[in-house]
Amino acid sequence: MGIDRLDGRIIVLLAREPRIGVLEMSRRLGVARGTVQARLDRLQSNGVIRGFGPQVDPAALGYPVTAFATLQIRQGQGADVRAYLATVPEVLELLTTTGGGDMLCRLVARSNADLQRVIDRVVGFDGIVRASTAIVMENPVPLRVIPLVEQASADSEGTEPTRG
Amino acid sequence: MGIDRLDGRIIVLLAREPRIGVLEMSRRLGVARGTVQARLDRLQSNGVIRGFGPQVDPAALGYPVTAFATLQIRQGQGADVRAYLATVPEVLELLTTTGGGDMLCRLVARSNADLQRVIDRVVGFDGIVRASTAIVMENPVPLRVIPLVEQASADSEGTEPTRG
DNA sequence: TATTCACTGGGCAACCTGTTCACCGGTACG
DNA sequence: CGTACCGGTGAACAGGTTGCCCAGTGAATA
Repeated sequence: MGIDRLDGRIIVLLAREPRIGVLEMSRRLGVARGTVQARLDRLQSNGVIRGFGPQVDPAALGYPVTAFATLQIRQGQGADVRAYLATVPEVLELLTTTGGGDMLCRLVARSNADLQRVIDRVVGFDGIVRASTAIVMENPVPLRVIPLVEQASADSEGTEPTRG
Repeated sequence: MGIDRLDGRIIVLLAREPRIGVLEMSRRLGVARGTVQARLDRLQSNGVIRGFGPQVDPAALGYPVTAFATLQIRQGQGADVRAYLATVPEVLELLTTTGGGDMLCRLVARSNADLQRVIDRVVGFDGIVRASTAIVMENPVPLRVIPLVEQASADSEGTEPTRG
């Protein structure tokens, strides 16, 4: 597991210019097209690259308000809560965290007022004991992976076990 | 602002089969190729679709541990903290939230032990007064937007101002 | 009524993709 | 030491797709 420098360069290049083709990549990276193709296939079957789905901005969709809700779950109701929250479109992400049946829930809403509706819908569910919400104001570092990719690919030098 | 049913179907189709081309999309959706092309251009310049970058899985990169750190910032040090955290590769996301100089910080690490190193590196910065960390165990709902897209495109019916 | 706009259907050249092939060099192993 | 394996290279091929242009239609607008 891990990626080498070429893998890293492929990912970074792809992140910078997503519409680029395999052929153009091979030109920029100075390797054969087949190599890039093989690397890409490997990265995808490895699960390193999950896919190339469109990155949609909820704000542009009319949901400019983001919030995080910390949920306290009633004993044994975890599965029910998960299943319920998965049906709420405004729930963009749900994570279970350490600390006694807690969940962290990423929400969006059309406005601060609308957030109330969303929260009611979320915490109105039976298995949820208590909820505390924090509204997101700024997003100084939007979700990113590139720096991590660069570090991971740099780290792997010399560590890479001959890729066999 | 907002998207109609066709926009929604384009995004969903694109999310389901990212490698699909404009021509094949037009066939599936039963519209002319030019229409799909125009819609896509519009969605991108609107900012609804930010891009098509590769979705990289930190776990497959060797960073299977995710955590959220809530940071309390010393008055007036916000900008410094932001700038510093932006330089740490393991910081995948940084958000400022309501509640007196608080930030929420998404971290990854190579292991639970390695998480200690990352946290030290994060909270070691001068402007950070206090930090509390929650380790992510499960991810029942991975970051998603599709349900929201479907709702937004359904909502817009009748509301859509003739797209002019 | 004239204009504007989105969509349609067609056509064109240029390009890229997917795939296959032979060949090369390094590594692992018998 | 020789062989097999693997990843990379460079080339070739047909087929499909892209980007772009155009004229025409219908509906909503001024």
